Amino acid sequence: MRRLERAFYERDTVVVAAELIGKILNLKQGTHLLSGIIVETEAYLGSEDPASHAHRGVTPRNRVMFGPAGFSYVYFTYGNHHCFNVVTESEHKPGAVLIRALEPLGGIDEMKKRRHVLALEDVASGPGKLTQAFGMTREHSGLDLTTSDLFLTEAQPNGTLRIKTSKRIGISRAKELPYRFYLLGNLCVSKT
DNA sequence: AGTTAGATCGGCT
DNA sequence: GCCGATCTAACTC
Repeated sequence: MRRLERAFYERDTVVVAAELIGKILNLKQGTHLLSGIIVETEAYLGSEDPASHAHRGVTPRNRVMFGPAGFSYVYFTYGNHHCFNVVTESEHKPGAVLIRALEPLGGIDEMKKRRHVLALEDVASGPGKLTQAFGMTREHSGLDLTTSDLFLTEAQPNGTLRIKTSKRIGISRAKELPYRFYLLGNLCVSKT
């Protein structure tokens, strides 16, 4: 399985969000490898997108969104949860794809333990759930996905993917934009 | 099955 | 001071 290279991320955010469906997210932790198939994403753009953290310019929190593509952006929200994003576009042009859900692949027992759940569809079927399953925090923000222990790889040849588009979930602004992508019928897609 | 509230804190208006 | 790219448990029907 080959790592996605920087050129993959250096493109239009909505295109990257759609193409990330079916790719594999990996985190190496010592001898363990946690991994999962990306089954749900959302695109967040720059100043033109009121729902994006980058909407009002650079801040200490969102600065990685304004940097080069192919880096991680992890932030803390609601006093409880972390969300994991992949930075897109070029330097000074902000953009990120929120990874909203995974179908667990490797290290499943480890992830179930962290999440205190038994069913596979409860492990990573939401943005806060998958960061908990992977043990991701702000420490994992700003990592280079092309060189670090946190990385994405090509999908396994699984045949044609049925990808569906919808409005983004859980936001109050720019609700109507069709920037959410998910695998049709997959059990690990987050519930609305 | 669907709705609501509470948790909990960092970021920015 | 307010609100958020969320999750879970509890409550109602």
